Formats: sequence, C-alpha cells, structure tokens
Amino acid sequence: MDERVEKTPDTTLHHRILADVENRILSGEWPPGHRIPFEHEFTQQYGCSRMTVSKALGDLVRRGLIERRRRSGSFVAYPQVQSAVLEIQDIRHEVEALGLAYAWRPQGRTLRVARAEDRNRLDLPPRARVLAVTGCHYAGRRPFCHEDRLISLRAVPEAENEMFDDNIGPGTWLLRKVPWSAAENRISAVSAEPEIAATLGIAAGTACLVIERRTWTADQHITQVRLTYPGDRHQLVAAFTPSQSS
Amino acid sequence: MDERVEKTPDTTLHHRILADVENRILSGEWPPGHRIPFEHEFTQQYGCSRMTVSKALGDLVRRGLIERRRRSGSFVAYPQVQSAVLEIQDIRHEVEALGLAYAWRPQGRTLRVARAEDRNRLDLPPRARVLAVTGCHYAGRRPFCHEDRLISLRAVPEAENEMFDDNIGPGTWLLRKVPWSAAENRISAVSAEPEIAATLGIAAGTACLVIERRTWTADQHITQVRLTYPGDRHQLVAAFTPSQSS
DNA sequence: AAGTGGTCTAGACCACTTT
DNA sequence: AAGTGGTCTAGACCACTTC
Repeated sequence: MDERVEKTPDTTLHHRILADVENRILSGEWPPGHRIPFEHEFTQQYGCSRMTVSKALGDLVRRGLIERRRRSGSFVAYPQVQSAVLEIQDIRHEVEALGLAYAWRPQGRTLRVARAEDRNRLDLPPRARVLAVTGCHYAGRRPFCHEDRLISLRAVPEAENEMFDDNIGPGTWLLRKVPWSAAENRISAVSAEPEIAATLGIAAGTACLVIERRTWTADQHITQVRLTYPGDRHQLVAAFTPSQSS
Repeated sequence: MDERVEKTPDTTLHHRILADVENRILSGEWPPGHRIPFEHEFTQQYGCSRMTVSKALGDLVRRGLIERRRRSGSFVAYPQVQSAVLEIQDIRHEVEALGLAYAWRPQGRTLRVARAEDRNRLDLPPRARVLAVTGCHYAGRRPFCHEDRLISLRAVPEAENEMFDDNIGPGTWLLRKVPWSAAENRISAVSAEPEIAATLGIAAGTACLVIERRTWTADQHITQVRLTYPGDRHQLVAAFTPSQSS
C-alpha cells in the first residue's frame, strides 16, 4: 500500500482491463450468460475514459468471449463455436523452419484450355487458358508434400513462360509475383493414390492429409492447389484463444 | 456534385477507410512493401480525426494486411504466413446444421488413476484420477465421428457420476458444465484402426481425419479428445481474410 | 531532433432496444 | 422514455525509431 506502485504500468490500460475480464470468464467466476459491468462502471473502477473500456471490450468480442447488445449490456458468450487460428506457412518456410534443406522437384507441366474439371476447381469463364503443374516438395532427402496446382493464365500471364524448375516451386513463385490475395482452405483426409504414393515414397492407400486452397485477389481467381502430406508425418496446429491481440 | 449525397453513410467511416485500403492492396495497386499514407494524410483525405483512421489501420494489422512501424509509417505486409480462421463447432450443432438427427452412443467408460499415457495426453500430476470415455456420434443413421476422450476428475469432479448415455455426449455435457475454456487443436490424417473402423462402418485402413483437442481453463487442464472422422465424408473449411471484422 | 504510431481523454451525438 | 453500446472528435502526451 505504501510506495507509489503505480509507477510501472508495464502494460497498457485497455490490456489490463481485457486481461481482468478474461480471467474472470476463464476461471468461471463469470459464467456464460452472465452480464458483465456496463462501460460506465468500468470507467469508474479503472478511472479511465469510455473509449479505453470500449477498446478492451471490443477486443473481447473479437475473441468470441463476450457479446454486446445495445440497451441490454455485455454478456459472457456461450462457447458453441470455437474459432481457431490456423497458421498456414509457405512450404519453403515450413521446411526451412524445421532446419532442413528445401527442394522442389517438378513432375508435370501442361498448358491447356480449361476443361470442365478445371473450371470447377478455379471458377473460370469458358475457354480460359490454364497452366497445370505437379511436383514434389522435399525436406532434406525425404519427400515432404505433393503439389497439384492449377494457375489461371488470365490472372497471371507471366506464368506461361515459367518452367518452375530451379527449386522455386509455383507457390513460392506466385507469392512473389502476385501482390496480395485472399484464400480459402479445405482440409480433408484421403488414401494416397498410386502415383502420389510413389512420389511421396509411401505405400499406396496410406492416409494423407490434403489441403485444398483457392486463392484470389480483389476481382479474380488466381490459383487452386491440392497439397498432399503423408498423414503420419504432418500435423496442423490451431490454437484457440491465443494470448495476444490488439 | 449537386445534392447532398453525403446523407446516407450506410456504413461507418472507419470501415470505409479499411475497405478502401484493402481494395488497393488486393488489386495490386499497393504491392507488398509499399508505404501507405500516414495517419495525418488519411485524416485530411477523409476529413476525420486520427482515432478513426487509427481504428481502421489497426484492423488491417489484425488481418495481417499491413505492418506499422513508429517513425517509419505503415507498410503493406508480405504475405508469408496466412493465418486462417477455422471454425470448430460442437458436434451436435455440426450435425443439426446439416439437417440431420443427432445421436450419441456410448461404448466405453473407465474410471482410473492416470497412467503415464494419460498424463501425456492431459498433463496431470501423478496419481490424478481421470475418466476415459469412448463412443460414436451419429448423423441420422450413419456414424459421423468416433470420440475417444479423457476427462480430468480434478477439474470436473461431477463427471464421476455422469454416465453419458441419454444422447448427451461428453463434449456437449462439458460445454454446459465447464464455463469457458481455451483449446489447442492438432489436425492429422491416419488409417483407421480396426475397432474404430468397425464403429464408423468403414473398411479398416481407410483414411480418416483426426482432430486432437486439449482444453483448459485459466489454471488447469480439463479434457483431451481425439475425434476421428471418415476422411471422405468430412472437410474442415478455413477462410482466410474473411470480409468481416471489428 | 523530429516525426511516426500508441495510447488516452472528456466530451458529443446517434442507433437501437427494451421498458 | 430511457439507457445501452457504436461512433466520432479535437485535442494531448508518450515511446520508439530513424535521422
């Protein structure tokens, strides 16, 4: 009680408010459905302005811990949907982060007018031209992941002259060439087909983790890729409610 | 230019700023590394205060589209890590959302002092008591997902008297009993073992999607669960850069 | 030394929703 | 009708970083 302990904030005020409320929720002191204090009550308790409280509570909404309703107040949310954050790296970085040498070895490269199957993967207009690329990513000497990719030449015309041979995979190449994009990932499990199994050096039928990703910019689809990982060697980790925000 | 067109904002100002910047980035007009205008330039352009600009740019940082550095400015980020948002539902809701009847059928229930294997799954002190539960979730008449769960009786003592028989799976039960929690998910692919394959009605060795989830509250571990989905029937969808925020 | 973003204030008006 | 949260302002001080 003596000595000005207030000297070292060491953290921001809105972060302290956020952490305090979060602890009360995670400890069970404030169960789901519980009405937490109003903004003006927090301002009194912490001796701060409404905006500071508002920022903290807004972050809690973003994390899914509370819901806010006008005229009613703010309530602890019922945890029905867990929105987890999944970090998806570029494969080159993924491999190098493991301390292994990265390599890309191309297998096939086909230029063609989009078939019905292609247009299904990429949502293209009729007669659009696409580039289909297959190959394998290596971590050290072991196959790491098989790639089967479709690139829209309308979105990335430069790809037509690119051979993807000198250890630069199409994913890495596109990352440099196409400025920014949004994506959707679908994750599933499949039994490896014979050709892919041979590439990966596993028995046909082995369970594999498959990530299918569609990527687009503001107005058009760029690429669709099907990445096949040997299931027993790869794990995706998604942490829910990470400790950081703001 | 005539008529006050300013009448209908129809959206908030900070959201308009955010959308404008996002479009410039996704269209490629502002490539990675590009320095975007300073806050005070935005305030002039939009005729607003700094806090409004700050909120918009802060949201863009959260989405991973820009990075901000003091004294230097704000820059379009290099898209190396895609942090995708994965929505993980309670299985009951997942099934009912498909318009199918949900059912839970228990298979095994064992009360025991934690073995080494159990303590590895749940990070418990020696001699802690745990409840192991196995069973299957059904969508309509078809098996939907096999569950293999470990519950810490230290964290949830009431579970000792719970039988999990009347269509309330342990996940749903825990969701009601334990107020709020954080979790970590690990996603991988495995070949179905004979017993699980029999439960799911698939051939042994079929590729399955496995989600392993550990859940804890502020201070202690609650439960660990291993969910096995038939790989060809289930997909996880993770959207990157969703259109909403704030 | 100067300029950036990070934080915060003490107000204000408004939209929405429940009473 | 009243009270909540949502948005916004026009300032302010500070920390950090590059100059």
